[in-house]
Amino acid sequence: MTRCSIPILIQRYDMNIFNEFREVVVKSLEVMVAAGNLPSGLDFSRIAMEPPREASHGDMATNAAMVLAKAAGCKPVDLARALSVELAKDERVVSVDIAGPGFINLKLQPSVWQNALRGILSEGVRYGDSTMGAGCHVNVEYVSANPTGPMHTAHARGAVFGDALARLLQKAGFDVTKEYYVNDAGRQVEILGRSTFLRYKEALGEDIGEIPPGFYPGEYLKEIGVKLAQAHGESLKALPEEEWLPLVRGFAISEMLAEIKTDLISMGVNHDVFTSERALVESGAVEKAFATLVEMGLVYEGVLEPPRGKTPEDWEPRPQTLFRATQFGDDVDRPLKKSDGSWTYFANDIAYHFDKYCRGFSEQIDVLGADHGGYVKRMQSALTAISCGKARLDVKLMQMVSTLDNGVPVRMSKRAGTFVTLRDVLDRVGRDVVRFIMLTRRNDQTLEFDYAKVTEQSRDNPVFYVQYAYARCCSVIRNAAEMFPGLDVSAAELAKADVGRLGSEEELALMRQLALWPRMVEAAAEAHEPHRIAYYLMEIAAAFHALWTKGREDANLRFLYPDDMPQTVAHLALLASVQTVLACGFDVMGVVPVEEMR
RNA sequence: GCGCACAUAGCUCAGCUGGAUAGAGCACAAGCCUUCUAAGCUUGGGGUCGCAGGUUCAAGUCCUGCUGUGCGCGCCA
Repeated sequence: MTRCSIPILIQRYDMNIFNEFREVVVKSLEVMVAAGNLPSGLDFSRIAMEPPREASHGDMATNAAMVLAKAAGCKPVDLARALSVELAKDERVVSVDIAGPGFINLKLQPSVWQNALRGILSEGVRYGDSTMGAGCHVNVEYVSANPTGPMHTAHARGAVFGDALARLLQKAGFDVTKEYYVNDAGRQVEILGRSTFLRYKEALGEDIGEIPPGFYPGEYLKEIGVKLAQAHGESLKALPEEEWLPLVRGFAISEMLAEIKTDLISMGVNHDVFTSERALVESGAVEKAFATLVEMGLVYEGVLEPPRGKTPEDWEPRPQTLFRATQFGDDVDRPLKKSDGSWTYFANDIAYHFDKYCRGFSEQIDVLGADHGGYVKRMQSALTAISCGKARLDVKLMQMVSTLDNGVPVRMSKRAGTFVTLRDVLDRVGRDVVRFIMLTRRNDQTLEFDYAKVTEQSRDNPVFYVQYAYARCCSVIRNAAEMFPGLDVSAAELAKADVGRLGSEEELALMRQLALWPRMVEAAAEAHEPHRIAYYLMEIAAAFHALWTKGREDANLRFLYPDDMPQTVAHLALLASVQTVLACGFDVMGVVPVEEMR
């Protein structure tokens, strides 16, 4: 290893204030152990430091006494008492209370929260960056829409989710690769090829009549047919199918993929890697994965039982090449080969996930449609098997999106096109609205996307509501610069403000919420749940709007003080912190904040 | 029939990997603009967390069994 390959460790101040005080608890416990007041060898991992449910309980609460009591051989309350004596020694702690079954509640100096503002302002958009991921490689595979048609809203949801999850994991310190798996092998792209060939003949003036069943009827293929005709003239018509099909198929795939990429980019989604299923298969990856499983003794020739209760008409028992998925938690063993000897999709997918593992990804995430639910266990089984238990796969299933306009379901009138295309939605409401709204629901809940609601300028519309909070911050800072000509309103300068002036309960409450951001990032990243970011932003926006309105009745809660510049600057520090945290959240969501509402 | 997911206020949904008296918006009721953007805010009523057990100091959260809904169920991807 060369000297320069050793990473330079930059000691960063941990901005997660809750982790910081959790450390105080751990240190205090270690002191107690050293003094012989606690047995050694206790497991501190379950100790949590969290915001209390109610503000009246104080600033922070820990469950340490309850978690350790049993192993320490004493009552939670007794342990809490002893621990609270130690905790009270920290100069930032104002008071320690023991409540309920053994909670320890801390009241902290206001300066803890006030100083947090300085941290926010100096970190800027990097506020909340965590080292939790420790540079661990994670592969997030998402979208992976078949290149057989344009993207629709369900794809868009997966795209936004996957992209936001990737950004979230990056923020949490993981080394993330964003990947798209192109299903360019198999029957569906053959149908695409044949369907495109029809359109090609149509473009050459042939009357193709109704599109027969078994072909894709979508009008989007007409354009590709025309391009094909321009490129090849009549020449393809003379060829036998085995010659024109690979050509037309390849052409159609690359055209469709280009269109999909265009849509993704206009939504701000960009993958690092596109992996072609066909290329993977041709590289021999499937044979390699298969051989590995064979070597492990996990492949056999066998006959599956028919599904109970629902036996297909044409069911007949037949020997197949099966993977022992049941050894890894799946319900039945799964076929790797079709009867004609070619690989099943599952076999290809094992090869693909094995390939990702070989590329260094022991942490893998697949973002799939909910209709793939039955597929999860077998893929997890396969990856566990082939990686000898070293790789983990988390599958995030995306529920449907229903598109509405003022409560009325929107359907494309064009035949067979029952889905609303992503392009339509983007043109109508814009990428930031799409991105935000797609994250306002957990991935496993269905989502209603209502054109009218998502563009409405009201409290009901979370995009508007949060954007408005950001714009309001910008507006006040602009006004401040006008009110005090020459005043430096940069974050760096505001970080020097006399934040000790911000002492009202309302302002402190807002500061506490802002200080939660690093904790939110870690929790959301850990759970692979980017929607939490959206909810957090809505809460920040609500708290900010509330404080703003209070300033109408109470002049001491305003942000601008025409006769008092230091007071103004202090409040601008709070305001700019709100702005910064909102910007951080928008950044994770991939949404561009607006500086002015029109 | 089997598997997976979901079930929280009238409606739409959160609930920070087991914490304290379960939250928010909408709707409903009553209020607030000579204000840095009222495109907003305040207060109030509203709950057997689908049902029944279990695990422990503690369960909306974990386990088991039911009920309902959605998705899937040998050579489609």
